[in-house]
Amino acid sequence: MQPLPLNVYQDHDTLTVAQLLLGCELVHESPDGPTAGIIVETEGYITGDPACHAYRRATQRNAAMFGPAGTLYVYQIYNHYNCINVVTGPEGVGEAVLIRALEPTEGIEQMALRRNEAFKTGFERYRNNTIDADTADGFRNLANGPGKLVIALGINRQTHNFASLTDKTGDTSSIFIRGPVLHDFEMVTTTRIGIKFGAELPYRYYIKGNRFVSKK
DNA sequence: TTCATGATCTTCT
DNA sequence: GAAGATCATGAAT
Repeated sequence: MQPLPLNVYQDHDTLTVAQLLLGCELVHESPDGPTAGIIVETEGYITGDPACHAYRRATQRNAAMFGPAGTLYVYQIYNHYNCINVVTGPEGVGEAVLIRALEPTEGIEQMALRRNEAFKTGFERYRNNTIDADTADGFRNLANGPGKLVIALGINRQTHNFASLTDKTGDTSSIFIRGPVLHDFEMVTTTRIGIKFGAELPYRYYIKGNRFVSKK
């Protein structure tokens, strides 16, 4: 299946893109092999939204949000986790869709390796932690949160901030979205998670009943 | 230069 | 359901 074309990202408003991405598959073709998962949960961040990183002004951190639609904004949060956003809206406008959870579909072993490696090199206190992808709990735990899915797919800010989702020329580590691979699901619209301002805005979307959604 | 603050994950109760 | 880990970033001084 081919990557979603550019017009999907640039011909719709941000909140529409957030809904369109549900059921599509996020793919990372890394040197370690491909890993992929179905997007089951997203949040929109738009102009005039006090929770949006671009609410105040363009800075070094949020610069990617002001880039063209169909590129990635990767930022670091809470010390050492990363989250990924799909940039939307015209160039110069800081809007994006946060990918919050994936249902793993490809490269399950590799995802478990990366998550376990993150434990080893991360906090000292997690050094003895392991995720067994063969158990139901372990499998569910691979990418059911924005920080987790970034680790599972091997995404990092240095190589993927500003990266294009539609232009795959010459990449050794390319990311794109294809699909949709899931159809006929019910979507739930609700409020966003983990924010203080704009918490009442219903910009969060997820696939009803999907067990990989980070939080109901 | 200092200071407050997280779009989180994990463990423990 | 609560709290700790732990530091880059942005805004104030």
